[in-house]
Amino acid sequence: MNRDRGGPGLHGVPGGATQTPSRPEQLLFLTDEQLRQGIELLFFAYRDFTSDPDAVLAERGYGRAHHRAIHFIKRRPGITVAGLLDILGVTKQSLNRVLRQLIEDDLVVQTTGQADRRQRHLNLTPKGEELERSLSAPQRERLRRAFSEAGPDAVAGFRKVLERMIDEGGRDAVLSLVGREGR
Amino acid sequence: MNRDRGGPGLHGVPGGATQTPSRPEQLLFLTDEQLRQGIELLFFAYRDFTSDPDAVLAERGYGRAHHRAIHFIKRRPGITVAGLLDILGVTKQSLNRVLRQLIEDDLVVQTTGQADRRQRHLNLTPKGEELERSLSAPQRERLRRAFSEAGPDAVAGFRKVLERMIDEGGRDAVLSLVGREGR
DNA sequence: AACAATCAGTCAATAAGGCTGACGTAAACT
DNA sequence: AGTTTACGTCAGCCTTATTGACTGATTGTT
Repeated sequence: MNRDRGGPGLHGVPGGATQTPSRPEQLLFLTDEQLRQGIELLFFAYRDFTSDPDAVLAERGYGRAHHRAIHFIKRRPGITVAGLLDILGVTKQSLNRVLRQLIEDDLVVQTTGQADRRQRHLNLTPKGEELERSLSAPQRERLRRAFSEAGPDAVAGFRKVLERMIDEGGRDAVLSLVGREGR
Repeated sequence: MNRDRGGPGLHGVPGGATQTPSRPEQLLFLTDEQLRQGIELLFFAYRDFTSDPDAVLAERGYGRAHHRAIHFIKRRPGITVAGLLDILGVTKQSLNRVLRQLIEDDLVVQTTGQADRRQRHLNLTPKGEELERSLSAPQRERLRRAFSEAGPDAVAGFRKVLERMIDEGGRDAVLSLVGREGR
């Protein structure tokens, strides 16, 4: 099983609108050591974070690729194949293999687009919804716990930093995809 | 001995010393939607975050496995092979191939342990140090920027949440590895 | 001294999940 | 009519990870 992820993907247009900084860009003293700690904290937190659904996935013989596809189909019901490709940042061939399995296993359905009949709109079946929940449940639980323990101010800071870690080019596109109600 | 996939790694003793919560465990109202946003934010931020060194790595024909090894050898100079195995959570066989290359390319040196001569202590050569810097530089720069823009309170919250996302079992061990000076 | 356990390194086989290139088909745009 | 777009698929390759089995050196234990 492959544990790598990531990749370029989602490179949008640079048109960057800065998000009204709450304080006047106060320059921080940040030592390399502090930054290295941040890097490692991210590494470990993310590693444990992704280990949750991996267990569920393994039982079914799926991998992370399936998880990502299911996640974003859940999030954007009716998304087209090309749209999913953009978000995931993988090749058509890679996605296709995964998609084929999910459709075969009755977790995802395709419907031909009405406006543009070349497109295939993707949706989860009830069975797919169920798997999605069982994948995200442990992650949500982990976050819920961490957020609760850390408190609302910490959560706000957490989001703020993560948002600013995203490539400036695609940031607005990503953030509008993710949704910003929590802010 | 082989370890299983997605391994939690770094399992320490549960002896959990709670980190003096700054407020009395105030229960937060967290909707599934908010939590899903957190999940996605993590996904995108981490994806972009890891894309930085990937570019450098690709030029040299290395992968993420090399990066992780180099990172932790830099962080824990003189670490043994078994120690590195524990941190990375991969199998000996996987690490060995990577290590062999790094040694061959004169980025890492092995020295036989003095106390226990079965052990091999790993260190970066000057050349290895150089690669490590060029790998971590863009990540540090990204974090520096994000931290500066978000402000010190947000950074504190960021760390706080990440720490609490780490598996409780190994948390103390991980945090003492990472270091906590920044708090 | 003999034996067992540990640390490191290796070989062979297998698998997941990425990649590129090439091609085909249907539908839409010009 | 011709070009472009959206999707699907075949074939082949690579990297990283897996398990199992084994060797060699060293250390610890009886």
